[in-house]
Amino acid sequence: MLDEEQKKELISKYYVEKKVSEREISLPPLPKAEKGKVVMRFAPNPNGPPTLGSARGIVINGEYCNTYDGKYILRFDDTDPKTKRPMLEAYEWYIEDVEWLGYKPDEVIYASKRIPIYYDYAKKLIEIGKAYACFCKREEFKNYRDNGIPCPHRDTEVEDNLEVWEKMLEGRYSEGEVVLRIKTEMSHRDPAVRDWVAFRLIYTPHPLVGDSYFLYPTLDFESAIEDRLCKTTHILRGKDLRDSELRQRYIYEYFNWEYPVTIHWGRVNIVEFGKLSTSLIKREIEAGKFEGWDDPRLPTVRALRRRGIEAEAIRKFFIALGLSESEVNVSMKNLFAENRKIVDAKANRFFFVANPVEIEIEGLPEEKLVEIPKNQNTKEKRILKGEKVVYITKEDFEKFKGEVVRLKDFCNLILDKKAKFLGFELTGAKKGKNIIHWLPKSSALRCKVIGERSCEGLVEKGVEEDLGKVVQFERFAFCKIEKANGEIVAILTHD
RNA sequence: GCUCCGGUGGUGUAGCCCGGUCAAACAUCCAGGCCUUUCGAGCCUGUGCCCCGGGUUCAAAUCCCGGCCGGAGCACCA
Repeated sequence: MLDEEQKKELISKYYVEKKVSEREISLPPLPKAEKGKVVMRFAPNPNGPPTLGSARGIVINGEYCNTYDGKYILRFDDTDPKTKRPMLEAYEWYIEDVEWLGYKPDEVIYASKRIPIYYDYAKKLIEIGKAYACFCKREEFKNYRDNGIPCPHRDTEVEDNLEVWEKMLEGRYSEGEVVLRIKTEMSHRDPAVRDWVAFRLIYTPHPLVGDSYFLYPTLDFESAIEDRLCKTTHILRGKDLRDSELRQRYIYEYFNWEYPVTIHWGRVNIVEFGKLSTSLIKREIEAGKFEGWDDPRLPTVRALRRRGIEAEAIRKFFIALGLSESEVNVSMKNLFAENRKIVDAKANRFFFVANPVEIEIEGLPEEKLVEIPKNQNTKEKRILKGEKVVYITKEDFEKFKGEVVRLKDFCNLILDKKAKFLGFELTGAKKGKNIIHWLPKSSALRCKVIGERSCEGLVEKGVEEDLGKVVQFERFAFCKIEKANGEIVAILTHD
């Protein structure tokens, strides 16, 4: 008897604990992480501005750094001036967006400015016989690799390799003629890791360091060395770099270094954008399909900011996604839902009438000033003049023509171009969803909404005071007021 | 083809390591209801899930084997 009761007691206790822990959505503990000793990095190639995809890396690494009082490094892996050419402006954009998202990098590193450091390590590897110069053509090498056969250059003497290396540094070879490879095992079960390329010649000037260098490390090499130099303790990145770890571990083994803890998350596919890569966006901007990198229809961080998405929403969105290794299809609706929670509480309400239709209220006994709630936090009100000639949306006009509708907070009428006034009282008009928004003719500003759902119409006077803020256009959507000199320009944030 | 990873309601996540109050939780979406703080908002209600087949076990979402499906890597890209 007593046992049973004790059991029940324990169970109820257990339940409570479970619910509490589930209520707060947070990241799982980081393996082997010690408070104050964590060093993490976010390492993009700035070949465009940060996108929603980059934001995941920024947020996850940043969040862990915050919880463990860690060091947060922003490192530009910009070692290919040709194929993945960095964009000069994008360096600044990354710093800006990382900060906007709420993280302050403790250090910013530019790989392209530290190339000689990588040369030193390359030389050491050659000296211990773990790297060699390879003159194979790509196809030739691929053939050797796929069949697990060492290429003819693999067993070149150290001295000869060093000599070639010196000549590479002097630029005595042409692009594609020779590369430096890291020795792994030609019989490695995964062909992807077999004797990978660590350095190659690229004579295209670099956007940041010009023609200071022409012998560039590959990402795998640069990143391996940098993570060691920065004392990185945890590497958190996308699954696409999974093999990178396998390759880099060889270097760590040769130098007898300890490899950081790594976690790889799965690919994120935003259903609304599909396969919108940075390079594709670039092409479409050039083709005039988008205005620029901050076009509100784009999934770049700057575009989201411009359209009124808050950093907090982006943070919560990615924290909720977590570290799952499965590839996911998420909708922007999830991000919008987070944003809505934040913005809904503070956004001022206004009437925006899209595609206005002018109607005249026949039999209106008097003009009337009506008070309408403006803000749920401050309990502020706005005042509209209920007058004879008003605007309503074309959509409502067509839907309710001939029927009884109520102009919100104003009056009831039978809707038509010449509408028949019925009364001011709310009662008697409340049949289903026939309460619509409206605007007095005497005080309506022209307003253009741009973004996903662009349209033109009229808006209440008073919105101009909310320049730069997100407001809610009632029965329409949340919008950010971008311009307010003359015609109002609002960007659609989300529903 | 080779290598690796994954598969929990429509979508995403938690649970899986250490089998048992898990006829499975949270969020979003969808449907319906309420509301002149409107709505595509908010509040309330509802539909809906452990990929399949075997095995181990008193007991499997959880462990094992096989299959199926999805993804990533296999670049002198990052």
